[in-house]
Amino acid sequence: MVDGTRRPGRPRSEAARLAILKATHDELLERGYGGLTMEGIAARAGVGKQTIYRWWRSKADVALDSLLNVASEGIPIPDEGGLEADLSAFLSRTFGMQESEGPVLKGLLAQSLLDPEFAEAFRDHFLAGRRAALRTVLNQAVARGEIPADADLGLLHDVVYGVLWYRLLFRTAPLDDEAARGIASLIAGSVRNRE
Amino acid sequence: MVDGTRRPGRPRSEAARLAILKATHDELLERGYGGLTMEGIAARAGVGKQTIYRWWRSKADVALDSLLNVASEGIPIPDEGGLEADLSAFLSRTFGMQESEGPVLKGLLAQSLLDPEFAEAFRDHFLAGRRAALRTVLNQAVARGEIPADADLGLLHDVVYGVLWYRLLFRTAPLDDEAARGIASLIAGSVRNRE
Amino acid sequence: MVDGTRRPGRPRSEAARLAILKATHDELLERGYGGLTMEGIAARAGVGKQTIYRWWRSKADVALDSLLNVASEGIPIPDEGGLEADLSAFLSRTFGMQESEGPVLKGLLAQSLLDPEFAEAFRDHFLAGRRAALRTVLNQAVARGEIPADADLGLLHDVVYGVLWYRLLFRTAPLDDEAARGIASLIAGSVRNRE
Amino acid sequence: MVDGTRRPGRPRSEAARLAILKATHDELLERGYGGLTMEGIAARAGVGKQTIYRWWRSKADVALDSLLNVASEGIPIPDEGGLEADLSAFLSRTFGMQESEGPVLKGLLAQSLLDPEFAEAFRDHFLAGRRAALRTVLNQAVARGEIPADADLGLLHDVVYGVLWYRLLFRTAPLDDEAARGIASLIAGSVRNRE
DNA sequence: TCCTAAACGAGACGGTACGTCCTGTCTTTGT
DNA sequence: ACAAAGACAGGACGTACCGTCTCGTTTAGGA
Repeated sequence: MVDGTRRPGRPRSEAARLAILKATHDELLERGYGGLTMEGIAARAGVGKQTIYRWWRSKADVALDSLLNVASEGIPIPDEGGLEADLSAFLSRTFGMQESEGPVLKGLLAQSLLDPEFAEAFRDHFLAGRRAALRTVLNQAVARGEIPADADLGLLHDVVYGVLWYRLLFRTAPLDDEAARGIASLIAGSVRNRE
Repeated sequence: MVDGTRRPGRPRSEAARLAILKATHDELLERGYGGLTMEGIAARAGVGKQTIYRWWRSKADVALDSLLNVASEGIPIPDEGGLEADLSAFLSRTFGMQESEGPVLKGLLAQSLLDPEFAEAFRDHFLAGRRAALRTVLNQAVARGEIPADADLGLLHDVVYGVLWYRLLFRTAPLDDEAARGIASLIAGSVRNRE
Repeated sequence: MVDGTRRPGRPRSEAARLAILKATHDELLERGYGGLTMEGIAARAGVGKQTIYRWWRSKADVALDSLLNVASEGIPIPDEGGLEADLSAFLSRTFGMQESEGPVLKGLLAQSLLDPEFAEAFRDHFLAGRRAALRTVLNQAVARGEIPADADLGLLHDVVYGVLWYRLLFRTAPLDDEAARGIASLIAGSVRNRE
Repeated sequence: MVDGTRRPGRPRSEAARLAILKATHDELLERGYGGLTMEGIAARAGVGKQTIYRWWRSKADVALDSLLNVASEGIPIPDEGGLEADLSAFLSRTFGMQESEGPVLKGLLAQSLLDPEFAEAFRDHFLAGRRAALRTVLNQAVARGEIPADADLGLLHDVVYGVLWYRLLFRTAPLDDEAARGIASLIAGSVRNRE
């Protein structure tokens, strides 16, 4: 056995862990992030508050964990043969997911804005995965020569996700398939012939 | 007589209003948005809590008002003769302002995410002004023929402000003059190569 | 005109005074003394709070005044020819009045216990009248020779009103005609059989 | 095992309970009942307000409890061989105690008058004990044949305590040894030869 | 088979801030 | 000048949660 450091005492209860994540998820749906409380989670999960604090540092950590537990199916990478089509497909799918997770995402972002420690966790555990997926799509286009090698890929990332978050936060326009095509077209146009 | 609708009773105290906005501003600088409390504001302003609740619905409303009171100098509109130069100058200045107001903006956004009623106020009183300024810049470009009349101006807005907010929130890249030039160039490139 | 000291300015509004006393009375009946507030009186009387403070020093003063305004019909003195019969009749009537005014009396007493200034007013304007009436009854008995001239009349007063208030406050026994007869008998017996 | 009904969870803190009662007592002495506040008690006891509300329903309940905690030494029953002497000794001692507790008693009575629920508690926990003591004294006299078996003992109770409270509340005469002798004499006289 | 030790549920603890209520004072306009 | 209206500073209220603590109970090794 690789890990001989098994500690004595009663082991962590997997049932409690799942009950907490489930309760958190349900509370989020019912009351929204603003109405999420440790006491509410504990009561709904039939768990002592201490048990939550033992394994998570804060309300936001529990919420993030409960989100990752649901949304961890992985982000599919399209390969339609061209940057614009790839982007359009990628965004279309991403928008669909964001739709359902939107309210919780907004709550987590809110916490992230008020709590730098959580912000780090949010960036590392959630955003990083999204950015990696988009990076794959863009790298395909670089490999095909559609994007110049010296282009500022970071900016392209920020434009794509910037629009996504901006519209998610402020609802200036819907996040639908037409939006996906529009953004894809804009990005593709901007890299087509530079200088 | 212009206004005959003067109500009876003691009129609202302008001194109290200003003291509250000032105290809120100072508290925001000292403790950040997360550390802002009604009791703190009232104590620092030398005011009863009731007086705050009489005129503002929530902590966030006071904070927003205190921000608008400071940042209402107006957003200058550049006219450098070309879209890319205009955008670059506009963003450069906007970034500078955002720099100082960033922390408060993040707090207000956080509140906005948790409280739909406040979200509306935030959008209408703060964002609207920013969008109007950018609209002027883009309209100049449309008038010059740099942007096709049928372009999706809404998307351009969202791209510009999307990148701004995304970087403000997640700090994936700095908001400096180089960033301003990069975004300007991307936008200009994207409208140049449509067919 | 007898009084030339008429002060300048708008004279005191009798209508306001009556409206305040009436409103106070009604509030007392509806909410009890504990639920009486200056704001409530002012609102119901259609009067500014200041107008109340201008003429009465406190909530309790208004309440006392409103009570005196109602209960000032005067206390009738019986003369049945003998101490026991006189006392019995006197107490019987007094109990009847106390019955209806009981709740308000209890409120005023409560205030009296918490506020020494009001206690004085309560004693001088309310209790004094009651004691004077009883004094007359007892003096009749002294004149008739039923009570020795050297008896402690103060103690007799305190016994009679002591039982009355004690039962009013703590409801250990009803204040009815039988009680009136019992007290009268006890007092008469006690002065009959000295040494 | 006598008591298996131990509830789960952290047990009530005896230290907190005592600190609260002590703080309440001290606040009562310093500020009087009118100046008693939950916040003051909590602060002085170094306790959260919730902890007070968890175990007492109101300010008055705490005050009553704090009083009982102090005055629970028990009321001594005299046996001097005769009713008048017994009563005189009993009242003399009772007056002495009432002297020191007077202000607090008045406050509790005031609360009792405004709040029927508290009135019940006050009657059951405080007055009942006093009445039981007096009952013992009177029963001794009944046993000795000094009081006729068919006498209205309830009335005698109310006369004794009625005078006590009346003088406590309205200060018409002092509560001293002479008063004790006077009341004892009056009671004894009233039961001496009835027919 | 016990013993040790940690995790568990429950819920009380000291605190902080909340938003409401009422007080007594003040500052207006209207009569 | 007084009345009404109502804003003002102040302060206590009772509630909601926070994160910590202290119980008795449960569940696993290791002795």
